[in-house]
Amino acid sequence: MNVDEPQTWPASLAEAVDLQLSLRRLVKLGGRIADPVRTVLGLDVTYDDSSSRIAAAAVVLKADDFTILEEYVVTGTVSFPYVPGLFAFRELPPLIEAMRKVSTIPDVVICDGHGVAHVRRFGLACHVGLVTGLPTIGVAKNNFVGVFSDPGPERGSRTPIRHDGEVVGYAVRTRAEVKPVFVSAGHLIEPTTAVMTVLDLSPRYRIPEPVRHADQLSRRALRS
DNA sequence: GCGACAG
DNA sequence: ATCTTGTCGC
Repeated sequence: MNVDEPQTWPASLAEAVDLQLSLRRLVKLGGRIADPVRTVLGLDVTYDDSSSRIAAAAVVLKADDFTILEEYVVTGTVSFPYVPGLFAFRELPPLIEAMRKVSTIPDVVICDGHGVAHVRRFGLACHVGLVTGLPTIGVAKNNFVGVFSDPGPERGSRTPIRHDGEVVGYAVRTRAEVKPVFVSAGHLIEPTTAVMTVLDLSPRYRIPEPVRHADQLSRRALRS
């Protein structure tokens, strides 16, 4: 895959915030993604804070049967502190390296974290969308900004996440009776399409298959 | 001011 | 994120 090198890399937290405020103007919500979706790229990162080690995984799946087409993992060293709202700067360097190994141009990219459901409307999934030019979706295990009511217990149930008077994402029940995931658009996709896509990619477990595989791969890589 | 805070 | 296997229950 072609992945743009982030032109400017922040040297301070304040610069990182400024960069987000600048880049967020380039985010496009909406548009049509491939229908049907044929290939999906899942991304995840695992850390070991004690050793400052980090592993980023990129896994390409066939969307109809979840067959693994490609999988790569890159290990490195943490280069940015964990600051809520800025963790794209922590995860992006190894993720870009991993994505560059991918041959397939996926129809959509699923990121482990938020998209526009973010303090500055520019979460990891938005940033990944800009550097790849591909449709991206953020899927987080915990809510970050805004408020929501608990969706119904059945799989497929969803409720809006409201922040500053707008809907920034959805709490989505991907598995009956299990805590919802928090879905928001990253780039080049419509919020409701993002929700549908995540449900399609989560037939059995809470976490969508692409991210689940990337999580396992990065975890294995760091434990060896 | 206080608490909360994606991974 | 991480410390952590098997086990109980729908």
